[in-house]
Amino acid sequence: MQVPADRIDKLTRLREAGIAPWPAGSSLPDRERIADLLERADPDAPDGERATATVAGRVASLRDHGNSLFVDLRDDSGRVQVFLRKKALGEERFTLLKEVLDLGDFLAARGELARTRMGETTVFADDVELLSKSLFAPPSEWYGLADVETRLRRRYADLIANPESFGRFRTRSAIVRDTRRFLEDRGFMEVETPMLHAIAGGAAARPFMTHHNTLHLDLHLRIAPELHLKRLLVGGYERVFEIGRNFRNEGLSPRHNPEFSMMEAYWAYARMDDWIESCEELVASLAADHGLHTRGDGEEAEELPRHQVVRGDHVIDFSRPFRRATYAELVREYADADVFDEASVREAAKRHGVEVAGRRLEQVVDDLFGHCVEPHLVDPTFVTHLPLALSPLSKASPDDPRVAERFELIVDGMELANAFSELNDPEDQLARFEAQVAERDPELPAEVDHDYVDALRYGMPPAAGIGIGIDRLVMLLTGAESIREVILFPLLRPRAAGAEDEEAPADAATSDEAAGASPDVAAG
RNA sequence: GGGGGUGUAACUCAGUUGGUAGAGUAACGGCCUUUUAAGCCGUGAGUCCUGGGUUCGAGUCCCAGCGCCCCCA
Repeated sequence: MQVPADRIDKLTRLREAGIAPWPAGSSLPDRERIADLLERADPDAPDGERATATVAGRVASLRDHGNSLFVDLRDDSGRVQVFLRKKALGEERFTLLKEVLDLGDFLAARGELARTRMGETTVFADDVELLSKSLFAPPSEWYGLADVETRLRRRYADLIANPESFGRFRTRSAIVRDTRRFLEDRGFMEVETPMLHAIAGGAAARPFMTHHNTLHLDLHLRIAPELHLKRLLVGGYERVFEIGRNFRNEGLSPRHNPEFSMMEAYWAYARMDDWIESCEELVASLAADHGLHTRGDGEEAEELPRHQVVRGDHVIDFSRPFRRATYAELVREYADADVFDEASVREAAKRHGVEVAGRRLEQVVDDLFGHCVEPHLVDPTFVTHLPLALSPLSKASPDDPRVAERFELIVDGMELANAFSELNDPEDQLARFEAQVAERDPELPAEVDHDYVDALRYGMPPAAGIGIGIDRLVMLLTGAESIREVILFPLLRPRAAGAEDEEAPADAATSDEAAGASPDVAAG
């Protein structure tokens, strides 16, 4: 994008007047956050007792009245009106300011906090200072920035223009903070395990590849931290967790970004049921504290109780206890199939249009679950007794060897959490790894993680672990329909940046090739 | 990978059957010292995503490509 000529002119005018467009800082003392000022100072105090304050922020609105000027300044705490008058600032300064000031500039202003005739709380400035000149106009405050592509490619513009976006990422931060606090309060220790893995295990997904030069070593970006966190249980820590990024080399969708954030926690001497309790407590409290409880907007806005969260046109009820149902029950209810009967599963798959050819039975079952069951689970539901074949790291249920002591928490059709009693039998684990490798499925590890098996051979206490998808949690609680609304900089095909420079030669090469290949294009 | 949608001024969007490219906001000039989507008068602003084609004439129709969105696999 080109800098408009009028802004270049303004830079020149500023420099001629000896004013730096981007000074190192402000010379006005005691800058206060706008919200703090509005809380501290009384604009209705009698003359002589009113507070004097310095505020600074981005110019969000300009209303020119000739010999005076109203400016709305916005900082990250709020917004306040500043009144600039020729008489208070002096003719020369006032005139220059009016000439060069644009929406989007950063300004500091110092003056008395009082009320205008119209009742607006206002800083009556007797000193102002340009803190940073903007060269591009900000997106329209009134219309916001609606173009999805621009919003994602230029998130900064989205954050300037769209208060919902600005607020949503603050909510995300608060959710992560409170999740961390919840675990710390219960004696969990936060750790950091490697992102670069020689063997990408702990989940079923295609990994990203990378390479370490000096070791001549091919590495994968981790698809899950699970196997390292359990090594720490072997090492003797009893409660560990990690909040961080996982990478899966798969498609993009409103629910999938190639890099996404997970919280994983491992708890020695606990079982799946302990995580049901804790997970429910955590999710319900996050929903109450950070969920979107307002339905509709403007005059028709309706405030819902704190256990109800609005998402799109429906409401999710997070009141405890959450629904509990077994996997087999749900497949029976919604897909009319018997999970443990191959003929029944294949028939149901056909009936519901689920692909069967070339897929393992448990994959077909899982697809059936995803297609027929998940979309119906709107209020939080703990799905228990998942097939053991889908749970290669999980202990079998003592009551039924076909199913795992495992649950998934489904909310609004999305898998939000996954937890199980951890398999700590090294020989069983080795056999399951070997079976995975034998499948030669590109989504499964190509190699057995023998070091992990060895770790189990040292002895891992009985334990239960959980993973919670942070992005999806934020989506659910903030009403976001797409994962891109909760990831600051989601992956997009690169464009613009650099394209302007590289476009020309690239185009020339392509057209040369085309011309060389078929000189008589017009005839065809 | 397949299907559908979409791309017009800095922003939000119109654009009829194919006939000189439009509005509001923002910008620029003017008036106004209590406005708040300030107001009034005036001005400038475009690679209509890109490249072909049809046509006397294409933002509009056709073909190909690109980005983005959605659905499916």
